[in-house]
Order: sequence, then structure tokens, then C-alpha cells
Amino acid sequence: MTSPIDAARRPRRDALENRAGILAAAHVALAHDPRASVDAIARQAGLSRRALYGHFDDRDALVRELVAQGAARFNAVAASIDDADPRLALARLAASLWNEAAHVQVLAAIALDEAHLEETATALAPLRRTVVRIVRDGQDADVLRTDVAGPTLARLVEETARTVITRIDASSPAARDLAVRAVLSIAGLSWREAGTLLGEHPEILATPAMPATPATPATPSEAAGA
Amino acid sequence: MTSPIDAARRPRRDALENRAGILAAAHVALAHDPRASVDAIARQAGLSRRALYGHFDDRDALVRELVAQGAARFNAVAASIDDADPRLALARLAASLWNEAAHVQVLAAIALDEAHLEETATALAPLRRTVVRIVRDGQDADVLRTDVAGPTLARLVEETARTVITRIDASSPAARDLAVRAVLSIAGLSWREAGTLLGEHPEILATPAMPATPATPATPSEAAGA
DNA sequence: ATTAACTTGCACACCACTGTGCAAGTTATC
DNA sequence: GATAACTTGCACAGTGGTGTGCAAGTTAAT
Repeated sequence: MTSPIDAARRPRRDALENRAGILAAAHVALAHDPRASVDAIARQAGLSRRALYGHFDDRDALVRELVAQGAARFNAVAASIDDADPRLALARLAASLWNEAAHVQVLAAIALDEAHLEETATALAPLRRTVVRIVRDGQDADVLRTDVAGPTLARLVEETARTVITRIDASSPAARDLAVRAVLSIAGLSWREAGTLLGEHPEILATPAMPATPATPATPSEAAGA
Repeated sequence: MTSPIDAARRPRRDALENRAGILAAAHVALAHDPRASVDAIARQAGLSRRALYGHFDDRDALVRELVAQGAARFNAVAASIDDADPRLALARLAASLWNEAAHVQVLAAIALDEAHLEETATALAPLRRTVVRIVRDGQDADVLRTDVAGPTLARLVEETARTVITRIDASSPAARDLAVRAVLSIAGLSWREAGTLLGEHPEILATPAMPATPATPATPSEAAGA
């Protein structure tokens, strides 16, 4: 089936692995320091700086791919929220995003530091729209605070989630708990109300249903079989 | 009285003004971009890059002075809080810090971006201790949330204040209001409780008692007399 | 076994920035 | 009005980064 043209254009397997390795390395390096050098990233991926430029035109291209990757995950999370109760929707959204903490770190770092502001903003637009919708519904139903205008509250929720996930402990067992409670508090609930709500829906804080962390999505070993 | 030695060592008046101008320019420039170049700062102050190095040994020395300035203000604010009710203490602290918003911006920017982490941390230690104390008292008196450990809650309060002040609108009339309510919410109060509390103590959200903004604290004119 | 893909290391030009030396000009101060 | 303080502009060396070209080596795929 594979025409000679396809065969000629298909990249070598090791090249694909290396490309994925670069992205993974960039993930780590940029989360730690959003302006890590191309050399540092390449080296962390076990490659030379020169080889990296064989995979990405540009430092910018690499960053853009990372942003796209993260945005896709976030927006998938946003789309999966379907609770009728806006309070539960918020809680579940926060919990789900916490599971993507590693990606939040990179995105947040890039968004804050670099000149990629517009880019990340558009990439995350669906997630933002979800938050806005939940907040609006919650205010209409009078279950979320109404002393703060809708758009402002949405922004506040977003910033709170980002802050807690990126700037507090990061991966302690209680961190997800904290992220969820912080968001509910900012949304207007008292801490006891939040506690009651979470007590009634223990699945929100339960260990993630998702399969651990598929950190390296493109590991060739299992595909190769034997 | 002025001994010849003093006279010889006293800097020229325009030099003092220029030094203050550099600090003001750095204030603006670094809040906008924490790694603004020395040239950009000097130019914004209406001086040449070369002249700046006549006033500060080093880019670092300039930043350090800025940090010290800000820290002094913050710690003065922290020391001025004396409410018996921890909830009021928190609210007033947030409101007072909002009045120093401009300084918060620079400090936060510097603290986040540069390698001045330890420096800013030690400079702000008194403020941090104040928050820890208020939170502890509040938890002991059962008026603040107890589902989050004290140190964590203190950190959360601090991050919330920083986030709201530096990342939301910045200077709208409702911004102080928002900062105060966000802090109370994070501390565990429901939005209605916070509203009631603030309604009972309108002075917290009233226009600041302090005289506008004494932007240039070290004007030599009044000290010189006549 | 051959071929094309991939990687490496090096050299290079380029950029933006820091910090310093120095000669020449301007300006507050006595 | 003399003097010392201050500023300017320029040149310079140094640092750390980006992106490219090229020759030589290695390695996956056919």
C-alpha cells in the first residue's frame, strides 16, 4: 500500500522518538524555567542543539507545539464536565485540571513569561468559555456568589486554580483537595458548605479514574510487541 | 555646622533627583517587565545608561534597593494591623496592601522572575509572620477555616492577595473591594458572611486614610529647610 | 549492502545585554 | 568664575543566547 513517495517521506523511527523526547524534555525544562535555552532542552533530551533544529524550525515552533499539546488536554477536560449543579461542575473541573498539573505548569509558565500571551489565550479559549458558562449558570441559580460580576468571578476562579496548582506544593497528596476547596471558596461557598458538598460527592476527590499518567504517549516498545 | 568634609561629600542636588528618578523609572519598568534592561530603565529616567552606573554599582544593586523600599512599606503595613478579630485583621491587611498595589507589582515581578527569591523572601518575612499569626489566631478562635493546615492557609491567603492585586484589573475602583472579598473567601467565609462583616465595618473599604501617594519619599527640600 | 535519514561537532554571523575606561561637555555650588 | 560633581557618548571586552552551513560519522530501512 505504501507508495514509494510515502515511504520516502516517512521519518525514521528513532527520529520520531527523538522528536517526542525533545518535547518531553522541553516540558520539564520550561516548566522549571520558562526561558530555558535550546541547548539546555536538547541536552536534557540527550541530543545536540544542532539536532533539535532538525526537528523544529525554531525555538518558537517548539514552544507552540507544547502549547497546542497542553491546550488540547485542557479543552478535553473542559468538554467532559457535565454536572447540572454549577458548584459540582466547578469542583470537578478543578479536580480534573489538577490531574493535568504537569501541563498546567508549562502552560502557565509559558503564558506568564514569554511573548506567547495571545497564543496561549486563544488556545485556552474553550476552557475559559466553560468557566464563564458555569459561573453564569451558578449566579443565575443563586448558588454562587453574586457580589462579583460574572466575568470577573470567572477570571478570579481561573486565577485561583492556576495559582493553587502552580504555586502550592504541586504534588502532595492533599494538593488536589486544596485546589478544589480553594476554587469553591472563591466562588462564594463557606468552607463548611464546601466540605458538605464534597462529602456528598466523594468521587470528585477520589483517586483519578484516568490511568495514572500516560507521560510518554508515543513509547514504541508496546507497539512493537515481539 | 557643615564641616568641609560633609560639604565635600554631599552629593549635588540634581544627582539626588536623578537617583530618585532612576528608582522611579525602575519601579515602572520592572513592574511591566521584570527583566527590563539597564538601558531601558535609564532612558525612561531621562538619563544615559552610563550615568546610571554612576549611581548604582550594578543592576543588582538597583533591584536590591527597590526590594528594600517595597519591603519597608509592606512591613509598616503589617505592623499597623491591630484588630482583635482575625477576620477583620485579614480584611484590613488586604485593603492596606491594595493601597500599596504599585509596590506589590514590582516586588511580585522581581520575586517571581529573577534570582532574587531569597532576598525578597527575607525582606518580606515580617509580613509573612503577621499573616501566619492572624491565621493561627483565627483558627484557634474558630472563625477561620480549619480544614486546611495553618501554614498552608497562610500561604494560600498570601498567594490569593498577590494574585488578585497583581493580575486583576489593578486599579479599577472595585479592585480593593475584590481583593478584600477574595481573601476573606479563601480564609473560609461564605460570600454573604464576608458581605455582612464588611457592612459592619465600612471603614475598611472606605477611601484610604493615607495621604494619596507620597511617591518620592526622600525629597531633600524639606530636610534642607532654609 | 546500499541508501537515505539522521546526528554530531564545529565554525560562523548575529543579536542583546552588562559593566568599564576615558575624554569632552554641562551645571550646581562655593 | 573657578571647581568639582555630574552627565554624555563612544569604544571596548565579555557573556550567553539564536539560527545556519557543512563535512563526517552513525544507523534505520529496504
